[in-house]
Amino acid sequence: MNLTVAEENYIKSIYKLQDGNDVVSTNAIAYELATKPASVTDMAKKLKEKKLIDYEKYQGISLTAEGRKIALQIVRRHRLWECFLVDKLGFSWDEVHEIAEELEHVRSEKLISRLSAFLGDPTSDPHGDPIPDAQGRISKSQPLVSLDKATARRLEVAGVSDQSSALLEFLNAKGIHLGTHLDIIERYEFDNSVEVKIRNQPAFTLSEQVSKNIMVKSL
Amino acid sequence: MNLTVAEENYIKSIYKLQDGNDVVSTNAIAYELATKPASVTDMAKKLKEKKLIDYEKYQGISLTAEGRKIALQIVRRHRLWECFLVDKLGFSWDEVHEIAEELEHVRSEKLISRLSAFLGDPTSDPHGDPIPDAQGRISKSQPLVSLDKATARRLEVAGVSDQSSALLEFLNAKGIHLGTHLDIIERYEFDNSVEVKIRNQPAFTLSEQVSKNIMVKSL
DNA sequence: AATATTATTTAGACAAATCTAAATAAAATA
DNA sequence: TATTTTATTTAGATTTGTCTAAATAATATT
Ligand SMILES: [Mn+2]
Ligand SMILES: [Mn+2]
Ligand SMILES: [Mn+2]
Ligand SMILES: [Mn+2]
Repeated sequence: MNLTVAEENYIKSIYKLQDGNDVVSTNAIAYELATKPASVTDMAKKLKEKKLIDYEKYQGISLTAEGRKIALQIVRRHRLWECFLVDKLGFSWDEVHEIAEELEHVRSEKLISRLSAFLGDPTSDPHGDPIPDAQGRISKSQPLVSLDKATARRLEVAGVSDQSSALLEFLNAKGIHLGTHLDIIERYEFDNSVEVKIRNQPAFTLSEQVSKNIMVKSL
Repeated sequence: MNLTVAEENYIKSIYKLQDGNDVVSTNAIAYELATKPASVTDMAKKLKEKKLIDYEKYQGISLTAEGRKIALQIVRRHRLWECFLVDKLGFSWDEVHEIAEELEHVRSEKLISRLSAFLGDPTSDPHGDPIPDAQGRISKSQPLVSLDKATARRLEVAGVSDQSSALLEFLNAKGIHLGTHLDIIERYEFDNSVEVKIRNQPAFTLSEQVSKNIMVKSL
């Protein structure tokens, strides 16, 4: 199966958007890829031809088993490169997405298996997202909750659900990284903000906007 | 200057073929890129439009100063990735060219400067070719001679002029790498073959074909 | 110099990926 | 249910990179 960069980007987007959902809409894909719905329809016909998606007009799009397999390979490559950029080249987590967006399209089994080994076969990327193994298996970690819904008092930051530079830079400024331990001081019902504290530092408040996008696990 | 992958590949080929020569022919570029002369003519018009090459029909092609600057950046990226693949991921020198051929097109100043630093700012790649610095400067090393023309007895392998997997695998099999010390035992005028010896190993003979492509410096 | 050969360019076509504008289908609302 | 709104598809173009076949220019050979 020899895919173009454009086809790989579509497959990855469909995988991302499908998640729990049954099918993905033309519009959703167009928005995700910053392109036009008409272009998505064009590509849908090609990917259907290649048996990577199920698609009937007006009925939405979903990956076939083969399509999903390929999506997992692309996601694996993307996340491994993100690890490389952060762990080996010293990039911060808000800088790596765009670069990995290009590196992910270099297809070489050997390159990726060696890169993975070089990095110590990591199972999650700098944003806390799991890295599929060479067979496309994702290690089941305990399901994460967003900070605004967490019930426990003592929490550990385990991921972010929005990976925009804006959010990541904000978290950098507040000293919040993967693995940071947070204590919930107070929740304010009025605006759903939450006051938190990092060990040895003064407490501060996070808006609902922010706390929705911080994924945590209880300690 | 925002170039496509195809444009970058053309620029790099022209740079490689121009070397000492004044201009490069349409046919030479077509052969180098495994494409057709008609395609080269098409691309020549585009690159001339972008002021990256000088081109008048039937008069051959040469890089402008701007084109050369870009070529050196691409070469830098290519060779740094080759170093990464060999030094960090344990690839052998005959496996890295194709992969670097793709990695070289990921354009990020920061990525390349950090990669270079991570590798210890190397000045030559796994094939003995010099790596331009961020400003496109190539460190002047002593000019190398091919093994078939060397006059000294005691030599050190410093490069290969043909980078086909076939040659590199052959050299691997004979135990010849960058930095290998060779003693010339005998030259046979009949077929221009040369008998050489690596320290502590039995002597063996190399054909003219091979010795032409091994670049050496005297010790 | 005339002819043959080789190199290069042009003309015209095609596939991939995209777009805009218009048409049509599906869903929401009155 | 009829109408309006939204989502999706189609029709027709455009750009990029490529190709084949034919035309032309440059070079080499008799
Ligand atoms: Mn991508
Ligand atoms: Mn990530
Ligand atoms: Mn390349
Ligand atoms: Mn090289």
